Amino acid sequence: MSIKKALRVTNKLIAGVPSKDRIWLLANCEPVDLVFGDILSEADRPIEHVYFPLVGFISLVAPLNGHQPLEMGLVGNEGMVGVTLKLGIKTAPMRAVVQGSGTALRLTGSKFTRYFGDTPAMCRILDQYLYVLMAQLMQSAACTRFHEIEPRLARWLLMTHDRAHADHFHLTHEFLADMLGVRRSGVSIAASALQLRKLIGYTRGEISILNRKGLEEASCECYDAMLDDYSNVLG
Amino acid sequence: MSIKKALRVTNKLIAGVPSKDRIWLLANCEPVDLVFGDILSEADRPIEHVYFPLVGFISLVAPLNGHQPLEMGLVGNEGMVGVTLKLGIKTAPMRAVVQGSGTALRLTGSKFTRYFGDTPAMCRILDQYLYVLMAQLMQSAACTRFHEIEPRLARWLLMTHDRAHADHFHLTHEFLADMLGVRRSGVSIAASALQLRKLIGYTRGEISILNRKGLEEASCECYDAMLDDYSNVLG
DNA sequence: ACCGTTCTGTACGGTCGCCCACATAGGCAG
DNA sequence: CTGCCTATGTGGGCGACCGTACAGAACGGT
Repeated sequence: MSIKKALRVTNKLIAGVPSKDRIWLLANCEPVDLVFGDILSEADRPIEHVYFPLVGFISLVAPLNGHQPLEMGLVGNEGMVGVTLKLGIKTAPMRAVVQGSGTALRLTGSKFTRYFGDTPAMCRILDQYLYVLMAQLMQSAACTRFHEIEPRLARWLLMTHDRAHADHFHLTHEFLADMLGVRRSGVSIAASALQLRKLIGYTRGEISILNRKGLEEASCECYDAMLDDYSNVLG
Repeated sequence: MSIKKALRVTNKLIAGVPSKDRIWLLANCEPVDLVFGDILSEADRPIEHVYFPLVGFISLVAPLNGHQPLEMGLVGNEGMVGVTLKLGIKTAPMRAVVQGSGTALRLTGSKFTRYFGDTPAMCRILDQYLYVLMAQLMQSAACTRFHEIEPRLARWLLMTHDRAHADHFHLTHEFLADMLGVRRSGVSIAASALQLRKLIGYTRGEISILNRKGLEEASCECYDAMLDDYSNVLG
């Protein structure tokens, strides 16, 4: 990817950084494909690269002995994978796994670490994003504990919709069940209900968003809460 | 409290900071009582003070519309309340409420914010603690979702034991139920089971730790995981 | 000694997770 | 067309936990 083309990239963190930093980032990042299932960083393992997604999305999951990993956060072009490097700890607190294929700009962890010490403006944005991420973790945790499957499914579809930049994506019930930490047939029932109300359509893993407004109403308040957290801090 | 006395305080973050910073902190902090039920900071409200507990402990809870607030973290003399100020955001991401009475050193948020910009060593420790806190949030979230009441209760008692510096404290089943996000009678059953095994004893809200080793075995792996996270990063 | 409050034990019906099995249905390859 | 594979709908049996309710037990004040 030429720098010229990269300058038009849509990662919001990169876009929000002062132009000096943006130029440095674009010169030092390399474009990579994000392929469904790729693990960008593993819990308790060193962070090799940080990633700024352009298209596609990554989910942050906490693996727990003997259980399906539980999703705690979703990263698209509004964020990045690996911010925690900014805290001076080399290992990742959780697994980052690609859920929607696409492309990202990536940077080696060591370059990233060395650079931001000299750039207060970028530091500030990274700090803000860290805060948003923490808020997202907490909201997810409470939501997982208290809310029912259907609103949570609606929320997940909305968040994915925002990050996929498309009305249509590939997701099986099985997969959604893992993300939400529920059983597959629970997703089948919730998805049927949403389809019955013509909010979504799906066949064999192909899901379409038919009525976004309706989905927002069907979703729990956590969706709005997370949007607000992001826009209050980084908006 | 005289500075001389304060120098002997047992807050581990303060103890870990370079002596120049420690002296500044002790000169600028004021001692306050932590009284059970006090709210030190409220979700989405400005952080007035940061607190370094000396004795007693504070729990970090996420309130969700129409539900009991869910506990996501516990802070004792190994940590502090209000670290997120370091990220440059004035508002707290969650509620901090005193669960074990005691004392703390507190500092106004604005002094805290103004000071640490000039002290890289202290910054580093704050960053590390932020990382530990994030790890704790995630572990809590996954634990809440997947683990059963009895091991979770054991874990909570252990964490409290560590922070209370006493084998005995006041806690009703009702209160524990709120902390764990379960119903009261669920706690009664789990607590009976632990008492039957002579790991704990309790009568009318007075709980004693009788067999710590046994409790550690009864607890889920999350207890060890959180200890490891702390000692790997700040140990 | 008495009563009210607080704390704890226990029970019931319902929800929803688990694992499992099986039927249907669409897509794909031979 | 036929058979295979994957995705989905459905149901059963089991257990954990929910909301709720009620009863006994311990304590505190009068």
